[in-house]
Amino acid sequence: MERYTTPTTPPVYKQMSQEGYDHTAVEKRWQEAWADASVYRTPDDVDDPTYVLGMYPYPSGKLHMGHVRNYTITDAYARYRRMRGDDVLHPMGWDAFGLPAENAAKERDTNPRDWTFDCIDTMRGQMRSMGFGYDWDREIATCTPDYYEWNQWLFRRFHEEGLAEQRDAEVNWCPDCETVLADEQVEGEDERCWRCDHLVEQRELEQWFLSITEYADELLDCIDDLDGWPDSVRQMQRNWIGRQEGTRLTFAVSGDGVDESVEAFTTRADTAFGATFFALAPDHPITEELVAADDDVREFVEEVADPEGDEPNGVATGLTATNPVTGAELPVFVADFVLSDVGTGALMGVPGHDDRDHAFAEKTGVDVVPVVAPEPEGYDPETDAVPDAPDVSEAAFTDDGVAVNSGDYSGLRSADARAAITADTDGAALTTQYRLRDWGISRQRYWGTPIPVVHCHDDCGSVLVPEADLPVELPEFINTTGNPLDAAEEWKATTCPECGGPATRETDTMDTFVDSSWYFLRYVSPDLADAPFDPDRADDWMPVDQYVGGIEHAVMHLLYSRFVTKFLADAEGLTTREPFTNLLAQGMVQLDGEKMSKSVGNVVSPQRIVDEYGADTARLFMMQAAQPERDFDWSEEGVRSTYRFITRLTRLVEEYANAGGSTVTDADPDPAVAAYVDDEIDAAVAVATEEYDDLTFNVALREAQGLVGTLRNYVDYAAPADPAVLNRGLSVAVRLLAPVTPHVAEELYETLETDAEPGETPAFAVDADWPTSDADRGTAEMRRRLVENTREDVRQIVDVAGIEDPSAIDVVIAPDWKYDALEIAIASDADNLIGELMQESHIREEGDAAAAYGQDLQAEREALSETLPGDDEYEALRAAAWLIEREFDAPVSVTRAADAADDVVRKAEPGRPAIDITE
RNA sequence: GCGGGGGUGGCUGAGCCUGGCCAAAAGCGGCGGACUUAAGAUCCGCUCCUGUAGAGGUUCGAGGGUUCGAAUCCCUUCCCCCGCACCA
Repeated sequence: MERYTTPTTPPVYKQMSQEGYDHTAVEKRWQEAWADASVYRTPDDVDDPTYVLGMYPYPSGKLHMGHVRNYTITDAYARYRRMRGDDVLHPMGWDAFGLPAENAAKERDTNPRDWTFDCIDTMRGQMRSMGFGYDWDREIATCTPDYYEWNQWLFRRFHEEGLAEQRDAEVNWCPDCETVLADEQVEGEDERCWRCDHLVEQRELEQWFLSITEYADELLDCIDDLDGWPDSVRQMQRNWIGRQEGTRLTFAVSGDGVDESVEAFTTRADTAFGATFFALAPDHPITEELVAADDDVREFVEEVADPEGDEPNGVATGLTATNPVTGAELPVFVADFVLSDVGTGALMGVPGHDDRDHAFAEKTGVDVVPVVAPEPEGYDPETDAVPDAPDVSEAAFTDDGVAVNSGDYSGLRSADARAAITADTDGAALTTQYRLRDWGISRQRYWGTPIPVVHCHDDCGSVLVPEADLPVELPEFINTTGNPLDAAEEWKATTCPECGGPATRETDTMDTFVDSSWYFLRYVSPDLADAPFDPDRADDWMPVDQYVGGIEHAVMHLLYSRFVTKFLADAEGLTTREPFTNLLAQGMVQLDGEKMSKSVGNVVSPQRIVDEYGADTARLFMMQAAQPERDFDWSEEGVRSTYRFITRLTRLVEEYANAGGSTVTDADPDPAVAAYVDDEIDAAVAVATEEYDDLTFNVALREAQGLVGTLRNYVDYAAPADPAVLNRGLSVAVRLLAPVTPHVAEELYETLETDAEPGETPAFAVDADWPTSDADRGTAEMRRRLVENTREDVRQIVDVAGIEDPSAIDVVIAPDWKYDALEIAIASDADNLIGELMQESHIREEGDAAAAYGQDLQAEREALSETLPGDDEYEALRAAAWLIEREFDAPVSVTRAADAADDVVRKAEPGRPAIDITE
């Protein structure tokens, strides 16, 4: 067969060979062109743009594959929305504060600021080389005073609203480094400093807290409405907040000179009659009194208690606690499984109905009393007798059931017993407990936002720095073992804003999660000098429509951002209360099933891939490899194959463009084949568009790549190709790929468009219109299935019948009356289908054939499904006939029933044409 | 333990919400063919079993159930991954 010939090679592809196209030249060219034309700029006056955001990175200095995947997802989606005609806001910035910069500065004898900005410059360059289309005019770096001033402003606002306070807290403290360590920086069982290997201590320090717990209920309840978020993240946030409804009971603890009321929290007030002991945490205030007086308790607390261990350990104190529900006197233990930060640090022990209490009772010999029985089938508390108590000597019964051995409450269901006991008991009250703690934001580090507070040497205490004096800027970095801010004597010395007397600056800086809890608002108006964000524009532009980032931020960053957004809504009148409408937690890029990590040494450098194959290949490979939220394995073979695909595409376009002026050949294009290609183009658009909307790029790209394959086949085997159809097909394919392979798309789009409109300045593919089609996906898929099934049937016949070399293949569409009959059968619910069919005269006229087909339909009654109408089947198969011809090298005829022999027609059914092969 | 997500053909992995067109997409691997001096690349097929005209049989962790019909819905059970957890 004739091939589309290539008379000359255009300049850009001079180097193109089997190895591929010149990606370096193409990518550089378009990156410059985009920058020159500011195509990614989002003007301030656009109306409600689609806000697409990737979690901003810590500027480590090197882009890794995780970044590339994250930002390719947002970039592809942003580009897609842009082509659909949306205004798009797609900014980028830097989470630029943090300890690594401090450590790097010490190692390299520089300072965190210079080091960080170097890293930012490098990474910005790498992002540009990936072709990410950001509005760099909106770039932010949290380590600039312009930005962190507003962290300080935010702190002030929290303080003014009574939601920031300073209090003592236990922290990890490395005496050698003289700094606080985050939990993640404490290593090993014996808790050593990650930097100097010194043993870490717990220390009580004055720390600043933001009262996120004030928002616990709203943060929890609103999770239900975040239906654009993955369930996993929503569940993790629910767990983290950990709201529990229960009862607060007041126990009178006495003996040995102690006589106090102690509160205990329980979710199972219905088991109060089964309480046989009372337990205090090793660091409970009463325990601390006892430690001084009682050697056994002291020894237990200091030597035996092992809160990390699995065994419940405890020591009897000789005190008794009065059960407020029953009046019973319970022995009081100090036990290591009681945690001071859970509930109230004291609990009533119910061994009959709690596994851990049961284990403790076995160990200490306290009584085990059953007070809840499993609810009998059909139990009615009003009329039925109280069930027998279960045997709990071996194991606790922990489910809800029916109260037994519980005085007046016996017979009540657990839930009712809880309510009644809570209502009847003096000092008892329903309360809600949370696992969520207030957000400790103090860090004893240099490279962060200074907390805008001074400590007055006289009597003013801790005083906020007035708004007019913000920002409190960081002093020069001092290379020291402790907190450099502590060593900055000049900086520390200041005056009290209230009394004007001498004062010392707060040397704590803020957790960097403060920076990231509102950065998405700063992009709205990044240069605004007198407010963190422009309120009107923020109301218009927020929330973020599509947020993309790693699952590791499921709780911290995403919860803090929700908290701060809600706070700003209440305190500043921001109209949005949830910052991120849709959230995508992208999967990991792995190598041999393992997370890429430096320590394992299995890191693939994006830079190398870009150098070798180009950014487009890297992007396309990643996006087609898997759904964005799934992990996938990096595969060099896959990358190469993606590269070859792009090379083939460029070659196809180039061949078309070169032949474009002289497509006149002797023969006319076959309209049937052109129609097939046209249909495939429409189908590809219909499918890919839906999938881009869902961010399932892998499916969309499969469609785009499939279309390219179809076009190649068309050019290769059905020459001459119809230039109009081919042009449309190529243009569509290029645009369907453009969000993911922007550079090569520009190059090819230019080739195609310039060719079509000589002399006109080519528009950017970035700004091109997304292709449209009237095709309905369902219909298109039905058509594809028909074609594929028919080809498959031909193959089977040839194979099974052992036909060596078919000389002709006839495909015959079923007669119209069968389509009618099928339609009637699907719609009908009559018992006697045949009778119903025979009411149609044109079916009845078919006699035995109609009866036979009617019986077939009757037999498969429930399984019948719609097919394409007969005319459409005819057209679809005619258009696809070339595929069969090409495969079997035999002429294929597609005919209507009326034009075919009766004995062949008989086998034809809607959706399944008769096939007659002549050997 | 609690909560969430899974177990599909040689492998990876879609389908399951909305049961029938599902022996089950796609990719990889394997086999055959075309092209090539050859290799590579590319292209066309095949890849559970049986079958000389598009057929039949046995499959979607295991067991049961619902249904005319189940990879898909329900129940039980086993296993894997993730998050939380001596949480009162």
